[in-house]
Order: sequence, then structure tokens, then C-alpha cells
Amino acid sequence: MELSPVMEAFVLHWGEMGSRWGLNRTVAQIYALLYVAGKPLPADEIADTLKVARSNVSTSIRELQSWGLIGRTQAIGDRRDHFLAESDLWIAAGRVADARKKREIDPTLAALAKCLSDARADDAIGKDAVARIQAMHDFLEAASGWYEQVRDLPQSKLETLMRMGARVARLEAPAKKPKKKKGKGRK
Amino acid sequence: MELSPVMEAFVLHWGEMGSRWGLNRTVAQIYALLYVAGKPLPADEIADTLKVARSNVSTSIRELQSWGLIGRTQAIGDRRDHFLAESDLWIAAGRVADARKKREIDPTLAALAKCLSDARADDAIGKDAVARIQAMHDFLEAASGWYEQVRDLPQSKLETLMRMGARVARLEAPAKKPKKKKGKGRK
DNA sequence: ATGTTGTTTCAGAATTTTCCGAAATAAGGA
DNA sequence: TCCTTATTTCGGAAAATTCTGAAACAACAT
Repeated sequence: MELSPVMEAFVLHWGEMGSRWGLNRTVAQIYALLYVAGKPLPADEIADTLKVARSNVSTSIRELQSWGLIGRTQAIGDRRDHFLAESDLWIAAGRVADARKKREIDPTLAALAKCLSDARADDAIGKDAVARIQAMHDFLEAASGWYEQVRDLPQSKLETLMRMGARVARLEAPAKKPKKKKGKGRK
Repeated sequence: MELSPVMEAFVLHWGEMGSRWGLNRTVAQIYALLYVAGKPLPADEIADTLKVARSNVSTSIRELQSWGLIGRTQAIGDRRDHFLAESDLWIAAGRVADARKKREIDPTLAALAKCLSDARADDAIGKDAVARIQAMHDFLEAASGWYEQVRDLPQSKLETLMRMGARVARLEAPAKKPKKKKGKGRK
């Protein structure tokens, strides 16, 4: 398949973006391609369209599956696997967030916990340094715990929470003018 | 300065972590070192402690300043600059989030908006593909807008919002033990 | 079996990122 | 000014990551 210039720009930009979020460029491009395609594509067509080696597609697809971002389907009369992007972006973003938390945050938290207990047992380390390590551990743990509580919310509840956030922002952070008005004249 | 093994582990782990969040390893290690040190250190002492080239420290410090993660101070009787880590992790994390949003999300959003209008004007592109591009644009824009509304909240309000999130989670996603009371007398 | 089609693995090539060290720059004293 | 100390710049070395192409592998039909 030949990409139109617009499609190409889309795929390229998304590849760029993805590469900053833990996916490599090819992986992100493949996701973008499958996403706009909106239908299952076989691996060799992906390789063809993106002008990358077939083997690279194979590896990248495996990674996309490990992130839970694509599914595999069959087409009748075609022995090849076909791949389909998760098209619900809430779900896709959640998958990435879950995976990164598990791969990066959780191990870091464990390492910090060990550092902390080691530091406590080491009297060459000042109380204040221990306190700072603890602050970092607690911070990460708090963020991690909050994420865990929120991640299972259905999308509708998540949107409610976001609206709550927006509302808190409107009510509590009254912009530049120190108007001090206590009223609640929301529209 | 010579690092104790525990400190070294801390700095190493944090370097690893940071490298997955857009800072490179040396940059993250320097932040970690300044963070545990809890006092301003001159650049050559940093280079010495972390066993990296002095010039690398110079470059990394410049980057840390561009992220807003460290400050520069002077010591009396010492012509060298001394550097101090931002020790409030809420602020530090916010700085990283702000910077990444500005460097990555905003440009991507702009690119997506352009893609979208180009795609609309291109009749070689199906309506459904346009709809998918729009969905992606709208998703990013919504997330971005939410972030902007929340980022200026003072820490206390943010914590309130987090508690709200936790509460929504408890109420709406029936936990295993429905009897769980609040509070958890730590330490 | 044997051929045909599709997939995966893997060693090393290509590319990108990070880092070092020498040289250039800056900022004071004497 | 000239020396001494501190910092930055920058070309290319080193390291890490990504990608390719060939070969191995797998599944199936003939």
C-alpha cells in the first residue's frame, strides 16, 4: 500500500511522539499505520508501506503485543496473520501507562525501599539523608498508589474525575486577579 | 567526596529511572546526588564523585537548569558555583511534566491539527480515516487541557483531588473488603 | 516426504545518543 | 598586563540502540 503524504506525515509524527514515550520509532509507526488503516493488515504489507525490513516488523509487532496495543486476526483465504490496532485511545493509553508502571515504577520503588532500609542501618549516613531518601520513596509510593486506585475506573468515571479536577481548578485557583470573591457563581 | 555503597545504589537507580523519563543517565545521577547531598556542591566535586568528565557535568548541569531542577548558589571564599537540587519532589515532578508537555505534547498536538485539516481537504482519504485522526487529536487535546487545568493547583489542592480520586475508586469499584476504614497509622 | 508460504531469530551493520578531553573562553587578582 | 582558576564548547570516540538480511523454523498442501 502506498501512503498519501498526509498519512505519511501522520505516521511520521506519531513515530516521533511514540519514541519519547518508551516505544521505538518503528513500533510507534506501525501502531499509527494500523490505527489509521482501521482494518487488519498483514505484516508484509506493513513492511512494504513503511519501507522497513520484514524482520523489523516481526520484532515490533511482538513488542506491540507485549504492550497490548494490537490484536492478531485471520482473514479467510489468507494464511497470513493480520494485525489490528486497539482503536480506543483511552484503553491504549492505559495499556502503555500500566506497562510502564510495571516495568519502571514498581522496580524503582522496590529499589528505593531497599535503599531506605539499608540507609537506616548504615550509621555512616546522616539522618537527614535518610529522611530525603524516605521522602522520595514516599512520593513515588503515593503517586503509584493513586494511579492504581484510578486506573480501574471505567472511562465514564474517569471523565467525571477529570471534570472534578477542572472544577477544583476553577474554584480554588482564582487566576491572576486577587478578587477574593467567595461566591460560587458558576455558569 | 566518596559515596557509600548505599548512596551509590541510590544514585545508580535514580539514574536508571531518570533515563526512562527523558533525562539522560548522567543528568539524572547528578540530580540524585545533589538531592541526597542536601547541600550545594561545586561541579568538580560532582564530576569527582560520579567519575564522569568535568565537561559532562557542565553540560548536564545546564540541562538540569533548563528543566528547572537545580539552582545555582555561591559560597563565600569560593569562586566556584555551587549547585543545589530542588528538594520538593512535587515541584520537581511538576517541572519535568511541564517541560515534557511543552517539548513533546504541544508540538504533537499542533502537528495532529495540521494533519487533520490536510486530511479533510484530501478526498483521497476516507471519512473514517479522518474520523480516527480526529479522535486521536481530540484525545490528546482533552488530556492536555486537563493537565493544564490541574497543574497550577497548590499541592494541598492536588492532594485533595487525589483523595477524591481514591474515593471515587472506593465507591464505584467495589473493593475486596468493603469494610475498610480510612486512615492507616503509619510509622 | 517435498515444495510453498509465512514467521522468527540473530549476528553484525547502520544510526543515534552519550561522553570525554583538549582547546577556547571568562573572570579575577597580582 | 599576565597569571591563575573556573567554566564552556565542540570534534570525534565510545557506547547503546535500532535495523537489516540471511538463515532457521513452522505450518500446511500436494
